[in-house]
Formats: sequence, C-alpha cells, structure tokens
Amino acid sequence: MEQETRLTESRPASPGTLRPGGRTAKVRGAVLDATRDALAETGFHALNMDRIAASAGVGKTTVYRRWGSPVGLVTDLLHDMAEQSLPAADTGALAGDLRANAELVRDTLTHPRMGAVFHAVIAAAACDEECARALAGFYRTRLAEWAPVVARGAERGEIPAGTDPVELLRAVSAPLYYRFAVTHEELTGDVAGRAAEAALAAARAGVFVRE
Amino acid sequence: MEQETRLTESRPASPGTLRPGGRTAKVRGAVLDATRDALAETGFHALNMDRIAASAGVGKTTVYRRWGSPVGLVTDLLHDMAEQSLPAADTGALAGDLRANAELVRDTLTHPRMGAVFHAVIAAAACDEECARALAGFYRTRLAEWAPVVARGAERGEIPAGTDPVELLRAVSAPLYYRFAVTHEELTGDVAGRAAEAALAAARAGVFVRE
DNA sequence: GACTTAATGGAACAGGAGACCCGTTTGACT
DNA sequence: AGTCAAACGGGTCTCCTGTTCCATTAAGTC
Repeated sequence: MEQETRLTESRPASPGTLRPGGRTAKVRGAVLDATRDALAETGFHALNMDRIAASAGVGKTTVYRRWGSPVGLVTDLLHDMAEQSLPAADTGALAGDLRANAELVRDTLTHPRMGAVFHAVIAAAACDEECARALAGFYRTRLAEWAPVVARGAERGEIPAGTDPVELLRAVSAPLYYRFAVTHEELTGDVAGRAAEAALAAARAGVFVRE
Repeated sequence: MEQETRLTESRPASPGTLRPGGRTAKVRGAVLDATRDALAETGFHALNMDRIAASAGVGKTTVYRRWGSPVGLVTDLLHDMAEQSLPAADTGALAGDLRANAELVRDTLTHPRMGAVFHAVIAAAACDEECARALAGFYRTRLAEWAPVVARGAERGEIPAGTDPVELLRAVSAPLYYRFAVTHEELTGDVAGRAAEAALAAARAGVFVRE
C-alpha cells in the first residue's frame, strides 16, 4: 500500500527527471546494469535493493528514493528497454517476415540475460499495476513497429484485406510467450516456426479480419 | 539461497505427508483458503506468512515450517488445484469443443478469485524452479484430459490425421494466456472465439501434423 | 567563476520477517 | 485405553529491510 503511493508519486516527477545531467544518468545506468546482472544470476525473487546499491557502487538511500522497490527497478528497466527499438524485417514475403519475427522473439527470450529480465518483468507485472501498464505499453509499441510488415503482405494479397495486423502479430508471439511464462517449455526453432505458420494459416482463413 | 534449501528439503517428505490425518489436513485447508483469499484481495507481492497464519487461525511457526515462503504456499496451492479436474467438453464437433475449451480457460482466468491465483502462480513460477515444474505438470495433465477431444475430431476427419492433439490445445490456450500474463489485456468473448478459430484453421492447414 | 538547489551518500534508527526453543496437542498403532 | 511419535503453537530473539536526517557533491544559471 505504501509501495503504491511511493511509486505513483515518485515516478512522474521523480528525482532524475528535473536534472537529467551527467551524474544522475550515470547512477541510473549503473543501477539498471546491476539489476540486469542480478536478475540473470539469481532471478527476481532474490532481487535485493541493498545488494543492487552495493554492486552499482551507489548509496542505498539513492536506490530506495528513486526506485522504491524491486518492482520499481524492474519497471524502470522496462522503460529503458522500450527506448531501444529494433528494425522490423522485410524479406519480401509475409511468411518469411513472420518467421523472422518469431525468431526474434525466440532469440530474445532464450538470451541468457534477456530471458531472465523478461521472467522478472512478467513476475513484476503480475504483482504491480503500474508495471503491468508499462509492460502493455512496451508491447504496444513493439507490435506497432511490425504492423507495416503485415500491411505490406495484405497489399501483396498474401492475406485477406482487412486483416488486423496487430492481431496477427499477437498470434505469432502468443505460443512463444505461453511456453516461456506459463508452461516453461524449451523454445526450440520448431516452436517458433510453427507459431509463424499457424498464425499465417489462421490469417489466410480470415480469422483476423476486422469486421 | 537458504530459501532454496529449505524448500527442497521440506517438500518431498514434509510434515503433513507422513500423518495425513484430521488436524494436519484441516490446517492445510485453512492455510490454503487463507492464501487464496489473500491473493484475491492484495495479490502475490503482499502475500505475508504472518498474516496468512493469523487469518487461518494457525500458528505462524507451522506456516513457516510447512511452506517456508510465499512461493511455497503458491506452489502447494497449485498442487491442490491439480487434484481437482474438470471433465472435457463433447459437443460433437471439434469447432464447438475447442470453443468450449477456450471459454473454460477464459472463465478461469477472469474469475475474480481464480484469476488472482493464476497471476500469483505465474509470478511464483518465474521466481522459483520447483514452482515452475509444478505449473508445467499442472498443464500437462490438464491438456492430456482434453487430448481425446481432438483425437475424436481427427477420427471424424475434421483435421488431418497425425495432428498433435496437445499442440493444437496449446494453440488454443496461448493467445489467452499471452494476454493474461504478458500484455494484461481484457479477455473478451471475442478473444476466446478467435483463439479457438485460429487454432482450428492452423490445424486444418496441417501445421500441427507430427512428421 | 560564483550562486542556487537538486541529487547523492553515510550513519543511525525503527519495524518486521523469519528462525529457534520447548511445552502441548493429536493422530496412529497395539 | 495406553503408548509413542509427529505435528502444532506461543514466546522470544536476531538480523535484515527500508526510512529518516543531514552533510556533501555536482548540475544548471547568471
């Protein structure tokens, strides 16, 4: 409860936003790096503010003041990730583009460092409303970046006109995230391939046409 | 770290397994009920061993001894859920059965009490290996219960022979869990319907045929 | 280059989580 | 019914988490 008030009042105009100079940015970089390391090594449940402060070479007061809690750290990590965007593929055929998208998701989730971060983000989002909103926003922008790929496919007539691009892209991601977050199965190349194929087959059948 | 040793040494032959008599079972029931309540009210991050003990009317020593941590509580809750199984549908047509499956998943995840439990379980599984295994086992049995439904559909020729039943069922669940756990979007009836339709379309196209 | 103020960091402090000890209760077995 | 062992529960103690206070450092501004 006090966690929630701290987060909502410290995020919009928190320390670091009014004076985004050299030191403040360095502190944030060091803390977020330390957070990534800690997540990769010991996971979200062991995320400890004091240890983060120590390994980032920063006063623990600062960490508590600016981030408030492990969930706050992960949420900020998410904001940081949202700022770096990767370009979408363009192989000339929708099947290839969707396959590339599925492989990108797979690579991210199986990456030893990134995978741990995503596990943490999902756990944190299940605990905290604000983190959930940040996560939703992250995927909204990520999917929007790839939407033109689907639109081009529709123009080429590979899928029915009126197909909802984002809905199709969600269908590609869903099987991968389902295995990653829910059943914790291994993400093989097969799984990614089938995710792309299944989504495309459904799109061709008109399941994602917006009425 | 000490959490891990405690869990591994207390779960396989923990108190309560050697003497599954009246009191022990009552204590477990009360504690798991209190856990469900707490999850529904305040979520996983606020799960507090002392408060659980108090609201279950049980000594906190007992809760610490038998479950060790919030993750342990949620893991046991999961074991408890795994024991109650619901019968699979049989509408006579695969499309209807898959739709029923999707609706069942949707009802579970949107159920105010159950939804909170699933959020907690997913968060706990992201933190703890043993909980992740328990969750994986839960879905293995759940999906196995529905596999005959798909097999009947294949016999009726509604999908290609050789279609992997579990793979098809995963495809139905995936979009729902993706929205539930990752993007935290609302699970409308539309979403469930499209999940079933898309999975069936992909199956008809032969995407889930085991080579 | 001096001034103002945001941000940092060290130290001390309070509160609560979690472990331990040991007496009590209760189920299982004869 | 009586015995034994297992599980429960109250009380206590310790250590860690998170907060507060204040001096120090360094951005931004003139």
